[in-house]
Amino acid sequence: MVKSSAKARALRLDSVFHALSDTTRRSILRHVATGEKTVGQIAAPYPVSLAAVSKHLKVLEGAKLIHREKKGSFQMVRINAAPMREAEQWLAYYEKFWSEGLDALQNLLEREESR
Amino acid sequence: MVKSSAKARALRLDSVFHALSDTTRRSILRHVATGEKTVGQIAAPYPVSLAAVSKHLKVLEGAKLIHREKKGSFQMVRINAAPMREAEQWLAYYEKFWSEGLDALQNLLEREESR
DNA sequence: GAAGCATTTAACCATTCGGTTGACAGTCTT
DNA sequence: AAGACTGTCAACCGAATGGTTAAATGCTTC
Repeated sequence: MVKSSAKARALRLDSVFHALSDTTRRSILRHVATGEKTVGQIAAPYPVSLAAVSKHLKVLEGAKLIHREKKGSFQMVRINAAPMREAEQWLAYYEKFWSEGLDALQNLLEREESR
Repeated sequence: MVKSSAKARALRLDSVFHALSDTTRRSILRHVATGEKTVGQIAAPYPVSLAAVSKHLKVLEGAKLIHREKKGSFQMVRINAAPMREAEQWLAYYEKFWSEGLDALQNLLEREESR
């Protein structure tokens, strides 16, 4: 269990959610999730320049969602889903707001408020 | 079950993840989750102007994460967690990448690749 | 209707974003 | 060493972001 300040955690969540807020980047992650890929392989399906994809990869790397390893003149890109766990846990907190009926939720809130 | 195009879904995820990519906005959601709040009540804890908070609320509203209701000269702001569900489901896909050991994952990928 | 709140809108500013093109740097092949 | 290939970097562009202050809108109350 790694300790980390609330501020650092917030910054990590900022960068993870931001990395995921772009359709192309989410698509890249899906693709990379099926196995190691080179930058060229990753870029191929998209109608943007290689440089643009390179920037997307930098954003994903900044959020630690991917990891790169040099293999000769290529670069193997692997997914690193670990940071998503924190994001998912953040979201899970709100699960009660959609998994319970609205009436149950209302009661829950009223109970909390009256404390 | 509501049908919706992949494009519309992608746009919704864009806006939800973007809305969540800001520490202040996530903090606002936590606060609003404890019960209905007015804009003034929401803004009070933050060291930014009311106008800035008003903009954050607009972003959250754009992602449909909050709902407003006019109550006289006030506005009651309520959370609407439903869109988070979709985001959480997107993330859940990657759960296997952190809940299984790396070796198991390697095998999984190799099996998928060889198909 | 004037004064007083609650909140939004407008105008502005600096920074970031997502994209481009073109130059550059490694690496492999010949 | 010359080419070919993979990928990044730098410079630039227009649009969006997150903040400000000041003016405007809309209710409520006097």
